[in-house]
Order: sequence, then structure tokens, then C-alpha cells
Amino acid sequence: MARTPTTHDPFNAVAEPKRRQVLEILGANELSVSEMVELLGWSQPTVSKHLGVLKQVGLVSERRVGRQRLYRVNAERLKSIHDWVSPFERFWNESYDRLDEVLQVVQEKEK
Amino acid sequence: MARTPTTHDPFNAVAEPKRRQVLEILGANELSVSEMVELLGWSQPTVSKHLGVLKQVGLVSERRVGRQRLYRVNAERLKSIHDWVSPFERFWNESYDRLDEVLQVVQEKEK
DNA sequence: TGCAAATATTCCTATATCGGAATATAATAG
DNA sequence: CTATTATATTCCGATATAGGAATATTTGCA
Repeated sequence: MARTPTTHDPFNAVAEPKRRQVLEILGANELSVSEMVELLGWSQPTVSKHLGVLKQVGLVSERRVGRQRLYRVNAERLKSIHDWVSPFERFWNESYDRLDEVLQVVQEKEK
Repeated sequence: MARTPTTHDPFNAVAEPKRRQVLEILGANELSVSEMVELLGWSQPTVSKHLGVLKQVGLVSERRVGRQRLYRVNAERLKSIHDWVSPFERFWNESYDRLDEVLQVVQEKEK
């Protein structure tokens, strides 16, 4: 068995750094392929192919205007990643450390 | 050129669903390989191999006790994922929609 | 010393990838 | 209708998987 295809889910699609970059430059905007080629400095087929993966997995949507294709981020598809990783946030977030300290103090007092 | 190796960074390591499951059952605990084999119902080599990837990328750390190896999550290594995805949160989070509404009202009044 | 438990590693194979180069397709202008 | 712009697709090759089966390694115990 091989690795799960990049088009299988957002986790796999976003594992490729260039695809993350595409989503970053898109942000809240709508950009054409040639604008992205300009901004990213990659070849046009490279940009189109990454957009193809992102589109298949639903991370971007496409709108045709003349001979251009305008892409935008479909951010809800990133929610699954956020939801998965968020529970771990408490392990590096300082405010949770503070909470632990407070709880320790409370426990001390209860002895 | 091939796909970025799974051991290259947390994004690639975590793209595999089974490795996410391993991190989930570990949570805040420390588990031996055989406990994970028991909990997950996978073959021992499968568990060990996924742990190997997670360890190489720094997502888990290992402690040897007798002939057991106890693993625990190194959650800070997930921070990069959280940091990358968080800026997109505003696109699906309702409270931001509310904020937008408030801002619109303010803008209306300023006219 | 020698067996058993706990874990890691090797060997195997089918399968996708990513980028470059070349080419195909679609839409507009003249 | 033809040339041109904008974008997608195909063909190529080197590379790394993931799981199963078998085996190796390490440690503890009698």
C-alpha cells in the first residue's frame, strides 16, 4: 500500500508546502492563475497543478471570467485540521500552565 | 522529484490518519508499544513503524523502562500546524461574522 | 546459559507523487 | 478564421511510501 493520495483530504493536500503558500497568498482575495504565477514565481503548470489538487479536495473554488479562472479559498475545509490540532493547544499555551499553577495552589490549601 | 518524505515535518507526518490516531490515544499519557497495539488493534510492526516516523519528526519522545519503551506526545511540535491554520479560523467562526456585522453598522453610521 | 517478552528492522511490492517540457484546450481580439 | 492570451493536461522519471511477513535486537528471568 502506498501513501494516501494528496487529493484524499485537506491534511494530505496541505502537507505540501507550496500548496500552503497558494492558500496563504489567496487569503481572503480572489486571484487568477497568472497573478499567482507572478506572485509566487513558479511555472504556470506548477501553479495549475497545485490548484488542481486544492480544488479536488475542496480547498479552493474556481470562477471563470473570460479566459481567466479566478480562485478563492474555501476555508471551511481547513476546519477539520484546526479541530484536530486544537485540543493539543493546551500543552504549549502558557495560560493553561497558569491554570495548572492555580489548581495546584487550590489543592495545597485543601490538604 | 517525489513527494516530501513523511519524516520531513509535522505536516507530512500527521497527514497519515493512523499517526494522528496514535497521537490522540497518547494524549497527555505515556503508553508502551504493547498498550498501543492493544488499544489500536494493529500489528506491532505497524505501530512501531508509525512511532518511528513520529519520533524522527519530533512529535513523540521515548523513554526506556526495562524492555518497554514508553512514548509521550511532544505537543509543541504541533504548534506550527496550529499557527498556520489559525488565521483561517475567522472564515468559519461565527463570532467573526458578528464582528463584521458590527463593523458594517459602524460604517453605515459614519456615512 | 538459555528462553521468553517487548520492540525494532528488513525485505517486498503496488502506488502516487512533483517538477519540467511539451502540448492541448479555451476564449478573445483583429 | 487566425493569432494570441490564459490555463489545463500529458508524458516522463526518480523517489518514498504503507502494510504484511519474517527476522533481528534488546532486556529480564529461571
